[in-house]
Amino acid sequence: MGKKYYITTAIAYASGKPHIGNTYEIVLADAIARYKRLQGYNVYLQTGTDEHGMKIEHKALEVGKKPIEYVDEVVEEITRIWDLMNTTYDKFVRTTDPIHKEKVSEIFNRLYKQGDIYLGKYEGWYCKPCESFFTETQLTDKKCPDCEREVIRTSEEAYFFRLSKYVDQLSKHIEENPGFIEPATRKNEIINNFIKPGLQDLCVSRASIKWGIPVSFDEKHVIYVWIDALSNYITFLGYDVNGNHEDLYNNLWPADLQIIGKDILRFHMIYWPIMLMALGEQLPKKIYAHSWFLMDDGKMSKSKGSLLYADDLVSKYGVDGVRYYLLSEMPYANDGIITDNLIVDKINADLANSLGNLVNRTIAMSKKYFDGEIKEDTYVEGIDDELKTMALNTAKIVDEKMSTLHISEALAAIINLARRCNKYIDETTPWLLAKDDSKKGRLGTVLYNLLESIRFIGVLLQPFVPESADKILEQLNTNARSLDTLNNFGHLKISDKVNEGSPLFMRIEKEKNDKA
RNA sequence: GGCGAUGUAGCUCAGCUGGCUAGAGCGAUCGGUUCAUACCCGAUAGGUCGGGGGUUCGAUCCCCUCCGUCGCUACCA
Repeated sequence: MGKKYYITTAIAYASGKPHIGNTYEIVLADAIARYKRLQGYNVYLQTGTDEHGMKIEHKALEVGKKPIEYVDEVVEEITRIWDLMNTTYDKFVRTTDPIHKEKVSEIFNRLYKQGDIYLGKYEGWYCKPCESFFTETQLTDKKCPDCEREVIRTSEEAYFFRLSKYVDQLSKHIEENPGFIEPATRKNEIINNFIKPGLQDLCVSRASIKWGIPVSFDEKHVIYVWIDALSNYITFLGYDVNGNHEDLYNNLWPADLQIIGKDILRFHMIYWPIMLMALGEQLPKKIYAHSWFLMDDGKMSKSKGSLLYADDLVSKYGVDGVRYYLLSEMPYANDGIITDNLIVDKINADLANSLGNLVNRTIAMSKKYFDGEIKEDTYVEGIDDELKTMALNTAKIVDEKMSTLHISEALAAIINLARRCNKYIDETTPWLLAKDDSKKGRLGTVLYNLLESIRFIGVLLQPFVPESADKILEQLNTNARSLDTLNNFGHLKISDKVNEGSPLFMRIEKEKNDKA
């Protein structure tokens, strides 16, 4: 059994259908998880939903449902999309799970007992019709941001978490572990805006909300999102406040990689580590805050009617087309852009033309010239070295890029190899070799080199476009699919036969009238 | 306002701690090829590396300043 690798996504807020930006996160996590598995790690990928809180309480009310009925439906939709995207999560968690609720309650109680949580007063602006508290900064024109009516200054009892007690410890940890937060730019934001000015204690309960986990010793209060949602990463592993953890926890914690969106960095860089410190547990090894996909005219938004959804895109471009676009077009530290036009261009150029056509033409030649039989590779010429070296090198580049989370660059390297193969075909002109019987040997070698290079591509592509990678490896009729087989060139067995070819990616016609 | 980014060929982006004639893919133009999904290969396109100033033998990459865009600025998740 390989070494463990525990990777998480943030849990999605179950207030509605996730758009493509939300979906990106699970796809990203899945690609990394699949790559790690391919490397031999024993991977555990956890994702799920955050299901409590005011917004959901209100949404449910609006449609005349109980909160739990409402989130059940949303969760069904979310898991449907996660599955549609072909993501291989090991565990889908829901914060409404009884086990989780019990653990969260225990965590809250422990923090209270040890004095890290205390009863205080929460001051804010209250909107009576909405039954909601707002902070100064949340108000719009000093009115309720939801209904725009007058708000009144008021205070209520609430429990607070002593962040201040741990801020130095947190600071030190961040300082001493430069890889703790990536990309580095996000780290600066948090340090300058929060840690340096000094942390206020965090309000961790609400008396105005009912839809949540009750504070067991004070039933007027409900545990607020921070402790509830963030603790999912450990509660579902069988974390126990008294130290009697389940094996899963002992084996998996601390997490190797926690993937989040850049919008929730604060919670994961301040509240979450401090919670763990207060509990005396280790911090995750790395937190990666990914960027967002924007439309070409700015942020995706419901009001602009510009939301893209995974299922719509998949029906137009296929699962692997969408996965490929998401993974190859998101820069490491900046926002990416997504539009129908760009997706079509990218899929046509890289997947259909460079890659798909390469596989197709190579299999076709193998069929045509040798009835699909893989011939020996002994008729070597100088030109072959360059291709082989590049294939071997590509595996190394991908490895390096994946280890630094530069996913798009890993994919670019793979497609580059496909381009090199196409060039190799032009350089070696197999169709001319085929006309000369004395050159059959050379022709066999050329095709061997091509098929084997394509195997490299197929193996490397598995984490990103799993279905298509399988098709490639299936057409090659090979079981040599692990990363280990990329340490040397020549794993395809001579005199095996390749399978029938079929196009991997169809070219996509552009819609003439793009919907806005 | 404070803080953090960003502005590189028509488009989407690479360019680590400063150094050969600034790169890739797509698109465009021209040429080649036919094994293949009207594909593939090659060549070309001459971008003041946002503007200005400075440091340096030398700056896209350092400093200053101006302009543009964006993010964060705590209890919405």
